[in-house]
Amino acid sequence: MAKQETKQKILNTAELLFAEQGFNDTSLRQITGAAGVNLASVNYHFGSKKGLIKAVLDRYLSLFMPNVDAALSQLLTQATLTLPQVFECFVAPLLSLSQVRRQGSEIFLQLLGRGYIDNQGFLRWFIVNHYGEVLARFTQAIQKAAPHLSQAEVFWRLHFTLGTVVFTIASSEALRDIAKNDFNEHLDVAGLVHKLIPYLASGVGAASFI
Amino acid sequence: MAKQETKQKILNTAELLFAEQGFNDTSLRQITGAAGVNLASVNYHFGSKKGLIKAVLDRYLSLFMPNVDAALSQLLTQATLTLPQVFECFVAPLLSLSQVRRQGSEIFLQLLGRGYIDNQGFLRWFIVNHYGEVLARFTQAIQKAAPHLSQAEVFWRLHFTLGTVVFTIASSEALRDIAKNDFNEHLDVAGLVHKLIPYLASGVGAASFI
DNA sequence: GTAAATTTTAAACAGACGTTTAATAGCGAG
DNA sequence: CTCGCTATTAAACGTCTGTTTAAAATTTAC
Repeated sequence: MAKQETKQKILNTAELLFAEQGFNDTSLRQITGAAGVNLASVNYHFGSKKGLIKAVLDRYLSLFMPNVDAALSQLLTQATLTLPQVFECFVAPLLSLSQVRRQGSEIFLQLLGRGYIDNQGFLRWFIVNHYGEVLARFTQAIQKAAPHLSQAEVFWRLHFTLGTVVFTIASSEALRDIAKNDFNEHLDVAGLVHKLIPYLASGVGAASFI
Repeated sequence: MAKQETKQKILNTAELLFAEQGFNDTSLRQITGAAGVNLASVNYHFGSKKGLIKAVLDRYLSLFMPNVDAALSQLLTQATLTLPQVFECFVAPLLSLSQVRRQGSEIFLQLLGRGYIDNQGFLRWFIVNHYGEVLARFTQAIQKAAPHLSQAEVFWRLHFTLGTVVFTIASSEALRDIAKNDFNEHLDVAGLVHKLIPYLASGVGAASFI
């Protein structure tokens, strides 16, 4: 068998450029040029640009989702649980992506944001179809932690939450720069995520009426 | 002077396509074709594609921002105010955009989302430089409504909030479809915005520590 | 009514894009 | 060593992009 070295070089370079510039604004020539491989090797290994995008996303999702699922499952065995506890289930799996690669957490969340907005909901379809049971467990945990919310209310607020997280991290570089200049506050992704949690938990758990 | 009819046709068509597909994925040929004008007229009237994008955004911002500013200024004359009241300052100016054009509110928010993510923070720069005093008044109102928050905390939560709103509306069509199918819940933009407010207000006003 | 300024037009420009082709190179198995 | 499979390569494909040009049409001003 071959070493698949070229394939890995493409994936490693592509995920960086995709996260920075978006899928549509990153050309195959840019990727292969930076990776030092031939242009045609992308189509050879991944079939098409869309296939490459799918492969880049799935490499992270297949690491991230099982860990989240395990954390949620364990939490659900408890008699009582709180919303911050539910959100914390995502933190360790997210931060562990940094061990796979430098800045892995940022890259993954930026890719999520790009995919969520760019390709006419292709990413949402992909996640729902491949990791639907994780989403279901998440909803289950939320309803157990905040039983006063209707099913529809939970749905809306989860998508509000997803939007907040994705959007924040997607533009986190600029935000963290401003914070450093204006407030002399040095924040890494872990710090940012933990700033998010009280905000998200409070929003999700809010009373329904003003 | 000329009637500038072509210029308006371009703007009206471009804003629809930009909102639907993003700035980079909408070509000038697509715009001019749908508008029934000549391709070169875009460069004649707006100088470049970037000039057109700026003009499309500014047409909405110049309507929206002064109304928000007036509402915030009036609210600030009150002795005490609440966070939901602060957020409500954005609702009427937003919904009034529907009177300018059908679905004006949706279009505007989708354009905001596109501009926020697409062009390397160009939109953020544009807003800060042209409507900085409105942002300042917004921050002022938040701090008056929630004095327990530090300046840095307010900064972060405002950007969380912006992310939530922009992201939600940018994908609101898909979300509203799901809600209609799964919960038989028919929601327009006004309904969606009012679903957002308790979430946002609770998030922004949350205690800082878990 | 004529001259000048403004607007619209068709055509072409150079460059970038994803993909395909066909030839070459590298390699493990028999 | 040699066959056969896998991987890599250079080159070209057709298509689309934003922009520019220069001529024609239109409107405005005197």
